[in-house]
Amino acid sequence: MEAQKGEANSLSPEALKGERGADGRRTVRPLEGPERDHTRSVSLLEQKRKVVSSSIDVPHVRKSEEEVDMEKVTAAMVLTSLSSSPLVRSPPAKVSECLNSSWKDSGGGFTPSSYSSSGYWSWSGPSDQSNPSTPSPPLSADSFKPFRMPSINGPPPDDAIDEQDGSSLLFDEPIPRKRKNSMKVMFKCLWKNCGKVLSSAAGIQRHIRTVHLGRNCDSDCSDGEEDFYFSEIKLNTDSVADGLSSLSPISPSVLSPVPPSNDRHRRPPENHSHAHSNTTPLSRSAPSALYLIHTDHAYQATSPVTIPSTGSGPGSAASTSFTPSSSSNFSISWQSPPVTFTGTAVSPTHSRTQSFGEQQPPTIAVLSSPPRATGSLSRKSRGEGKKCRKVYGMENRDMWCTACRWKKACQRFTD
DNA sequence: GCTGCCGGGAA
DNA sequence: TTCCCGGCAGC
Repeated sequence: MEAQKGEANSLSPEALKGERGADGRRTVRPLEGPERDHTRSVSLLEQKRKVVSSSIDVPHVRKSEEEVDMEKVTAAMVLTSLSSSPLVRSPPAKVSECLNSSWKDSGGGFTPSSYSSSGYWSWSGPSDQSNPSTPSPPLSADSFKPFRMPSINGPPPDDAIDEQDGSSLLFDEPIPRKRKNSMKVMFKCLWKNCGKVLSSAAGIQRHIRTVHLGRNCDSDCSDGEEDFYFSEIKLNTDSVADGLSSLSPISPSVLSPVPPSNDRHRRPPENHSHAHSNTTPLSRSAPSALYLIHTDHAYQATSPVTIPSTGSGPGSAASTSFTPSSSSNFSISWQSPPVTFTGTAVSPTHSRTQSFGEQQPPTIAVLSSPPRATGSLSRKSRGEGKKCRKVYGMENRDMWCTACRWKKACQRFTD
């Protein structure tokens, strides 16, 4: 059987054409071996033949032994052509070619019009492909089904299995159907203090447009700006509850600390690298005020979290790094144009879709602004007045205040 | 280079 | 807690 298969598989269109007679009809190669056992196929063909006998020159009025044999041969002929033609017609490697050309190219040797419509299209049953003259691309996947050799000897292949295997085998691309049902895509508003999560992009866009951008018009008047204010979240619904609950405390203020209404060019995605989807136990439990992180600094945090808990000056920088929650397995895709980073990203933060389930917590670099002091988040500006050191000099160090002696901020001559 | 002082280690 | 110092950053 394998040999037969191989032979059938190895048939090239040219080879098949070569089998055709001068009248364009295929000549018959006598059946041998297992093909003769295709009783089911033969009976089907015999039924079919009554309908389409005009296309096959087989005398079957009288039922002499010779004619019965002839019928068998004829049936086998058709069967042979059936068995081989689709393999030639659509070897896996040529699927796209077939899709692009065969369906359209009715002049080819294997278009339904030039081929007996008896066997090929009815092989898998009347409900399968009944109209060969109007093939459609999706047909290709199904049309391959009848020609899978196991279906000849054995029972008809299970459709589900067949279709899945066949399509995935023949079309080397993901099949939407095969997507895990547990994956759910949500859309999360990144607007400050919002964090609304909607299940549809249109919904989140509308939400952003109306609530945050203050536009009441329809989506057709949108310039697409709202796209930058939400993120796509792929949730594993196995842990949706967990994922959402862990997401909700993540204030979007992290992502969009400044309402962008006055600055159309300021966009949350600018903060991708450090913000999206990276959470930390602290960030979950910390008050939302802590999320008001100024992003005009370039503090590359290497420790888990160093968010100052007390207010620092307006110009002070906050530093943070986030460790993602590992309890839920989800990924976030940013609806944003690429952002150029000017530093070293410690983690793969700019892939459009970042998923992290088991992976180690990445440390995130915030590098979207000119570098400033590291670790000087609350460092005082240098005192302008004279200090003990200046006043007393190094030789009178014992006269210094304790702080000065300890190289701390002078307590005697405070500014 | 000097100075202020933060962060952190040692006692 | 006290003391000390490395090291950073402003000047």
